[in-house]
Parts: sequence; structure tokens; C-alpha cells
Amino acid sequence: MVAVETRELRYFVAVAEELNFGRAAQRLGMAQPPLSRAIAQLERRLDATLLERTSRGVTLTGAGAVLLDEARAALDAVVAAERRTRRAAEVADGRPAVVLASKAGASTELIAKLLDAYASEPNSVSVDMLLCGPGEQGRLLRTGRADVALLHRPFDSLSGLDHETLSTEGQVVLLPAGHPLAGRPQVRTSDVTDLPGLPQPRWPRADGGYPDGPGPKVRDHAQLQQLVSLGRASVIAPESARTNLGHDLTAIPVVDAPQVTTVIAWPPHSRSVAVADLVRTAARL
Amino acid sequence: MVAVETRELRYFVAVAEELNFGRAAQRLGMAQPPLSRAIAQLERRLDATLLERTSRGVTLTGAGAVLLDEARAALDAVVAAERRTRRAAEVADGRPAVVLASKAGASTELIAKLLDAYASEPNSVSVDMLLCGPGEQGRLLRTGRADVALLHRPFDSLSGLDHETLSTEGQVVLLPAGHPLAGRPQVRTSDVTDLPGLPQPRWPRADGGYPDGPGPKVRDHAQLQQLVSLGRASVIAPESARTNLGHDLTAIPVVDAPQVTTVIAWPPHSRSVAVADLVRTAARL
DNA sequence: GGAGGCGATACCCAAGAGGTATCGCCGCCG
DNA sequence: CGGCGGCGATACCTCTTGGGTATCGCCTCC
Repeated sequence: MVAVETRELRYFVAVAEELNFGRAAQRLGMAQPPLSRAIAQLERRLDATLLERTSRGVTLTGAGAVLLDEARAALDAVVAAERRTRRAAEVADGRPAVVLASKAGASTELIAKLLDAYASEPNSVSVDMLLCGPGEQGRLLRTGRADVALLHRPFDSLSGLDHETLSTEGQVVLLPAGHPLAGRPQVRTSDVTDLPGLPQPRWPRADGGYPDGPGPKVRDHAQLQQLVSLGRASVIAPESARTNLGHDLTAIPVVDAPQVTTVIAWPPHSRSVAVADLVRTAARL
Repeated sequence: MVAVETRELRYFVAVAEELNFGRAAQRLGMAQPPLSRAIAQLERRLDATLLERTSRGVTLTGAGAVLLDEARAALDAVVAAERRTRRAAEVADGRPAVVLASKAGASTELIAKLLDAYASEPNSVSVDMLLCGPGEQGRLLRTGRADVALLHRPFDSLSGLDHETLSTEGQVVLLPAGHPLAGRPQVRTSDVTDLPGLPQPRWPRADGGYPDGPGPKVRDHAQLQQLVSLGRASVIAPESARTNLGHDLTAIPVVDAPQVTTVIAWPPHSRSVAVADLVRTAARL
């Protein structure tokens, strides 16, 4: 009884996601029969029924759902191994660098200070910035595309990452300067969620669709910035986000919004000295 | 160029650990030439020199060292996927259970309270205890042999695990009742590290060897307990450890020893409701 | 300078991954 | 009710490739 190969895990993930052998095979660039056989062999090897087959398609069993989760994590770890090794080999060729992931549109001020401070450290290497969508930093770290990331509690999950917290700030609502609420010293969440004419914008979900609601759909921060500057939307954001937006806006503290903490995170077993230096520098800011 | 397979990672880890193709091949139950070829192919696939070959043996390159770390983590994730799926399939057969790992010899009182409280929860499943050596809990979680673990900061690393802290306690030194220091209300670490006739016992390192020093070698808690009870060794331990040892001992607070916190930890992407219930129960104790 | 340990090469074989054709099953629709 | 179409499984073949044996070339240490 040989051990499980990543090929089998990739096959299983494809089938489990498509819930259709034909489409999964197509996605994998292979024919359907060998895929069916590979999955059957995997089930025999694990003594587990992973899929319930009907002539109308396929559904996941409990064990299948567990394997889907675990296989994704394992495959992430494998591609991380591959990528990090490739990058380590480049380092040997004389181009050492760290990749720092951060949500696009996040506090440029903090990042600039960090990069500055780190660059003046002894033995510092060049830092490549990798800007990503909200919540993607974790995956970038797990798959080895990034070495360190800045993320923001409570929005981003720190699950499975080591981290150090850098700063904490309250949240404000950004409104056009002339808005009736603009004079208030503070507001509550409920005061601003359903403002007439100033709906909260809608972000795409993980599946690419948008939640229902009246707000305008936004895909990135540029769109958001434009909408807010035009007075077509309001947004609750960390205080530091204010500096990124136009000056014709008022920021009013939202007292009952959760505090936002910025943390620097890295994959658990990182041994890179560059990452350690960067983290140490960040913690001292 | 196809992706990396776990077989190749296993081969590489074997070679990197043995630093000798022949022995690695033997350990893997195969001949040396195909192993050499497999590693060469892996190097080509990653465009990286992983090993420096001399006629006298093999040394790791920088990229090789990175891959060794990453490959171990990835392989752990793969075996975890395998094991958890197997167990999930058993669950479908009607024997649901959670495996709780804990250092052998750790506070039985806390564990008993936890198991009791959890058993009386609705929907609780049976809990299998897995006792292990100090510091092994993390690996058990990562490789899927355990679902939750109790561990103790600052001794155990929480790196890469999600956790909830349960309790904090000071440390005491355990001495024979008649010892000159036994009457003191408190001591400092420096007072008890070099007591004549009461050396600190030595625990095996990760490689199985023992550090140098005068103390007796111990391999498990039974030996330690015996030594302390016989008055042949002193030991600094969390307050709660006291109840496990004989009553002819005095426990004196060590004021400058770090606080010990007991945490319950689980692998990052755990979706098991049983684990969640157990954690919630533990947090309420 | 010869012996022995070590990794690489050359060459062969067989396991097994993958392709094509086809079957059996079951909804669906005319 | 019967044929069509979608889906997964089977049968059978091919050829890639992983693994074995024999051997070489190199270096180190007697």
C-alpha cells in the first residue's frame, strides 16, 4: 500500500469542486476514464467512500468533504515548497528579496515607514511588494507566493499564521463635507448603514458574485475612492484610510465599530532571516 | 513540466537527512541509482541545485535547506489529509471520536474536569486521549494523529496552530520536606539551580542525546517523579504539577520563573464540530 | 598505488498512468 | 413508452517512466 501522491489529491480536488468527472477531467487536461480510475484507487487506498455516484452526477460524502479541505491545505503546502525552493535558488544566484503582501489600498503610510526603516537596517535585502485583494494574504503566504504580509483584524483571518501586532485604530465613516451628519462629533454604526443616497458599496464575494442590496458594486479601491469622492457612497474604514482619499471628505468616528488592528504575519515555520528582520523592524515602529 | 509529487519530496527528505544516497535508498527500500535519478530530476524541475555532491558525500545547499523544511511541512500535511480522511470514514461507520493529545504527566485535574464537562454537553462524542512526550503535540496535530491538544507556554511552540488560552499559573520548586530551603516563603531561580545534592534532571534532546551536566538523566515523568520523591533531584514545575507527586514534598513559589499558561490548540483549518465544542467547553472552565 | 566508499551512467524491464471505444444506468421528452 | 443524451464504469491497448542490475569514474585513506 503506497502513500498518497499529490497527483491524486489534485485529481480529487478537481472532481470534488466540479462534482462531475467529465468536466473535472477536461479541467485537468485528461480523459475521463483514467480520472474515474484514479479516484477509485484513492478510495481503495484510504478505505473510504469519498463520493456518492448517481447517474445524475456526484455528491461529496463526509469523508470526501474532510479530504477536500485537507487536500487543499496539503497542495498549498506542496506548491509553497516548490515556490520557496525556486526563490531560494534565485537567492543563491545573487538576487535575494522578500515578498511582502498587503491589501491593495491599505495604509501606505505604515508601509512606507516600514520599508524605510527596514532598508536602513544592516543586511537588509530588497522587498518586493505584492498587492492583493482583501483576505488573500493568507493564501499567498500559505502557497509561498509571499513571505510576509500585513493584514487587518478582524477582517482577515490569522488562522495558521504566526504574527505580531503592529497598531490598533478606531474606525471612521467617510462622508461628503456637506452631509447633514458631517458636524457630529461621533456616530454609531446604525446611524450610517442606511443613509438615504449614501448606500454602503458592495464588494464581490469569494465566488465572484455580489450580495443583494442597494449599494453600488465595486471591484477595487480605485472605484471605491471615486464613489466616495463623488459623494455617491459612504464607507466605514479604519482612521488611517482617510489619508488615501480626497480632502473634500469628513471623517467621523464610529464609536461602536470594532477596533482594527494591523498585524504582520508570516508562515509558521519560516526560517528566513530577512523575514525575521522585517518583523523585528515592524514591531519597533 | 509536471508538478512535484510527494514521492519526490519523500526521497529528497530521506537524502537530505542521511546526506548519503546509499543509506537513504536503503531507508526507502529501493536501490541507489533510481534515487539519484529522482533527485536529479527534482533539481531540474525546480531549476535549483539542492545538494552539493562530493565523492565523499553530500551537503545541503541553501535551496536544499529551504526545501527540506518545506517538504517536511508539506508531507505532514499530506499524511494529515490521509489520516483525517480515514478517520472521517470511520465516523461514517458510527464510531465518531476526537483525539486529544496532551503531554504525559500534565495536569490530570484539568483534563478530568474538561472531559467531564464535555461529556455532559449535548452531541458530545467520545474523546480518545493520546499522551505524548513534551513538545510533540504540535507534530501530532500537524500530521493528523490528533485533533486537539493541550499544551503549555512557554515550553511548547504554538507556531502554526490556532489556540485558546485556558489558565495561567506560577511555577514552584519541589523539594524534600526536610530541605534547608523548605521553610522559605519564596525563592528565585538562581537559589535552586545549583543546589548541592539536588541537581536539575536532564531531559533528552530532540536527537536523543543528553545535554552535559551533573543532573540525573530522565526519560519520562515516572522516572522524574521517582527521583524527586527520593530526594535525588529538584525540579521547577507549574504549581498544578504538585498534585501528581508524593506528599513528602514541599512546593515553594519561584518568583522569577516565567508564568506557565495552558492552552488548547487545534490545526488551523479544523472544521470538526466536535473540536469546536471541546474548545468552547474548555474555554468556559 | 591499491582498496573501498560514493554518486553517476548505461541499459533493461515491468508497473501503471493515460488514451479510445463502449457499456450500463437513469432521467427526460416527444 | 421508447429513444436520446448525459454520466460514470469497464475493457483493452499503448507508452511513459519508475525502478533494478551492472558498471564506471572519482576521490580518500591506508
